[in-house]
Amino acid sequence: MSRPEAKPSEKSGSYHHGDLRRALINAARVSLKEKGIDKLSLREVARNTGVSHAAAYHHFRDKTSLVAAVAVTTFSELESVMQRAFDEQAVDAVARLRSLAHTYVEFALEHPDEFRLMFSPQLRDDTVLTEVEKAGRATYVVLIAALSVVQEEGRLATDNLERAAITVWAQVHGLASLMLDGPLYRNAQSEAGREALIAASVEGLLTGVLNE
Amino acid sequence: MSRPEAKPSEKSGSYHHGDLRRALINAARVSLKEKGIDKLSLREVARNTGVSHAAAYHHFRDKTSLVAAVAVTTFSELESVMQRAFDEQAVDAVARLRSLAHTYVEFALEHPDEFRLMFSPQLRDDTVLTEVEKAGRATYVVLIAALSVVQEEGRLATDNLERAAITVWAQVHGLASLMLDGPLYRNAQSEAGREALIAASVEGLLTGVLNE
DNA sequence: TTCAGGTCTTGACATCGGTAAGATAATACC
DNA sequence: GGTATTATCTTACCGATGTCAAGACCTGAA
Repeated sequence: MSRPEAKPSEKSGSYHHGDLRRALINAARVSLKEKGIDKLSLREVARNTGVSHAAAYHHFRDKTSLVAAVAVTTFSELESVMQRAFDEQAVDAVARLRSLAHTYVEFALEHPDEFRLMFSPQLRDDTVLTEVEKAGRATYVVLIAALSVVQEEGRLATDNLERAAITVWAQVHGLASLMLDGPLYRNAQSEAGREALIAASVEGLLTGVLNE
Repeated sequence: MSRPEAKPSEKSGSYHHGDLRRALINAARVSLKEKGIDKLSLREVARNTGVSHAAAYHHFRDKTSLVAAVAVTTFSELESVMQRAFDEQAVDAVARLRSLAHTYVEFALEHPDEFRLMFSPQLRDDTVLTEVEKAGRATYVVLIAALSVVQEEGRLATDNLERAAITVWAQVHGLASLMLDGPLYRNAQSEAGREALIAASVEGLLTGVLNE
């Protein structure tokens, strides 16, 4: 529309930044990796972007809004990583599902603070809920797609696709959370420990807890 | 030893509080319920306890240490709630397990911010990790006990008890997280929605995702 | 060329976590 | 019983944060 979209990002010398919004989001992600979510500060993000702290408020209503923007971009990254895992693993539907589960947990372990941020309670705020939900739903779609292929091959234990999806998501999300911030923390410090936990969790998920 | 254990709590008039440590923990839990974890402030907790903010530092190294103390008491509460669920439900081992799973998720939904606090990343700090881990392990023990009864009845799908425990915990924890702070948030706003989600998740967990 | 808009800055405010120095009360010791 | 030691609590600070208000600056449209 009326937005000329500005030269992307590299306009740092001038008064007007060019694409400050995107620059702030990127700086926030860097800061997130370096300092963790607890110490993520709007002011520092602005400083690292070479801009005054108040400048950010022309692009984001408040800190939560910046956090939400970061969450949205990270969700879409997770989505594409999962989509790729789905596409690459073509042995059979179950192998694909397994690969998806591994990918989700590994993404969380590789980007712990971004993962925490995506599920930060502050994002349940009305002003940002909608956009974050939309981003989350896109990720969900990949999972549903994978499961429906499993279903087509007649390997799903239930005809309730949604039930299966909830079970899978809860499993991988729970495992990631427990490994990052819960009682599985210590076990997840070694590569071997991580792999063992993921394998156990995923096999248990696919097989179920009870026999018959 | 030399500690006469002070008259419990109701000594608010005097200069020395009596049992300020416990009082601060309780005030923190109240504040948690009212304002949420994001706005939990050591200073406000101290104010609500009728004491200066610096007084807290004679009982807790820092805010993280207070948070850890709250986490420990909440873990032990969760443990006793689960133990009770295990004891009360005596139909059979599977019913007990089911009841335990429901109890965990319901506890999280009833005490959202305490639940979040129990799994707050700041508790992975070296100075408090050990005590929090110990509290978490006690909860784990209840789960293991329930599962080993299931195993004795020959109904466990695997002979790997720990694998089953990880699967169960990841499932209930993941579901709770997704309902509180994730894409299942909206679905969890109604009582009917909550029950449907829990039922789906638990049944999926017990049955498994794949057939055969 | 002017001016209206968005963009950025400086400066202020309340609040936070944390520390230091000192006042006060409770206990241990003689 | 009286004194000294120790634990507890207070007041006063520090640097940092999120947010807002006022104004300076730049850019594009009239």
